[in-house]
Amino acid sequence: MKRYIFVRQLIRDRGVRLTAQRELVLRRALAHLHFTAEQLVEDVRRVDPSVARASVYRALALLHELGVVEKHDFHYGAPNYEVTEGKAHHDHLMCTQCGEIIEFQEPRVERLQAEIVKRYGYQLLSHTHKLYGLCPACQRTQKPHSAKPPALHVTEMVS
Amino acid sequence: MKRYIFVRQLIRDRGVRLTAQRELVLRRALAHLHFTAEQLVEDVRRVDPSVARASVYRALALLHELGVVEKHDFHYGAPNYEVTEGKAHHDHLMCTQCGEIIEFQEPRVERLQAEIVKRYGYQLLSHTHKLYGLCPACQRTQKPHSAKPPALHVTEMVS
DNA sequence: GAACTGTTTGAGACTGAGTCTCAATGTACG
DNA sequence: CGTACATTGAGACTCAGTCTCAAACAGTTC
Repeated sequence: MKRYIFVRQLIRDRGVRLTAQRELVLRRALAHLHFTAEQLVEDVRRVDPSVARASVYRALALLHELGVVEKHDFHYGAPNYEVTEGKAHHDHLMCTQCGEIIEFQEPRVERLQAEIVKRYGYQLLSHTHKLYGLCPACQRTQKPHSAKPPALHVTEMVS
Repeated sequence: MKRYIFVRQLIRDRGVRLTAQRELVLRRALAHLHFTAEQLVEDVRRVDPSVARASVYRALALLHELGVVEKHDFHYGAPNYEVTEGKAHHDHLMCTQCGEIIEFQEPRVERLQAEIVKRYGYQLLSHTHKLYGLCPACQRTQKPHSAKPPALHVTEMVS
């Protein structure tokens, strides 16, 4: 895949070694696109149990620095990592009951962000924008207070 | 203070007991407005060392349920709690270098959020919207890669 | 290909933030 | 007062992530 080759190059350009462990972590991350750090650890170790937890975390941090993955904290269970390299920028809408996540794009919000930041003289580096609510299905089957972390499952961007 | 009396009433209306511990946690939280959970633990225990860590966390969770405090994770150090009861809704702009936080309001973003949510048939419950960047001062004294969590200090909403 | 040098690794101890357990204590109310 | 339930303190525990450090690895120079 193109993306794999591209990221390998990014790693080399970074001036760090492209080791077998880093490659494996990269391959497993790209295979999932959405995962928690511990899921990735498990997945990598399923392929090669000799890879240490710390190495997966280190490689993940590297991918994060390179802008290949982003970290999302939805406040429901462990933070979620997402491979964003090569994807258009998007934000998230999450159902607090069933955990469904919808990725959406909204250029008008981005424009307002630029304006806000300018108002305070800031230079914008990044942002997070998350909407929480009830999906149509959960609105119908609504329980007054379920409150327990739902399993996350992501619906890829529709627009 | 009005706010204190109001929240006490909220707690009672909740059907739970208004114990000395809960009152103390409430008073210390209202005294700070912005704090991490561990700061609050320390502060409460400075007043009364017999209060357990767990009790502070339990009271904080209660205040959160009541909508009195909100939890913010800025990805720089520990999550930050904010007393939002009685305050107009606002979002945050943070300097990733010095940790300054500016609270801003932007009704036009809220309108767009309503629109987005409608598009997917969701019922909006809450949102987080955080902008990260460099404040004017840090743009001038910019280091290529400081990367270490700055101390947080909040500038109250200007608008 | 040996020696040197800096990088990366695995293993596991450690940390920080928060949660859980459970016996003891407190409190509302019949 | 007595019962029943809510709340608490103390500390063990969990979970996600970080740190340490000796060993292994990879370039580079000879």
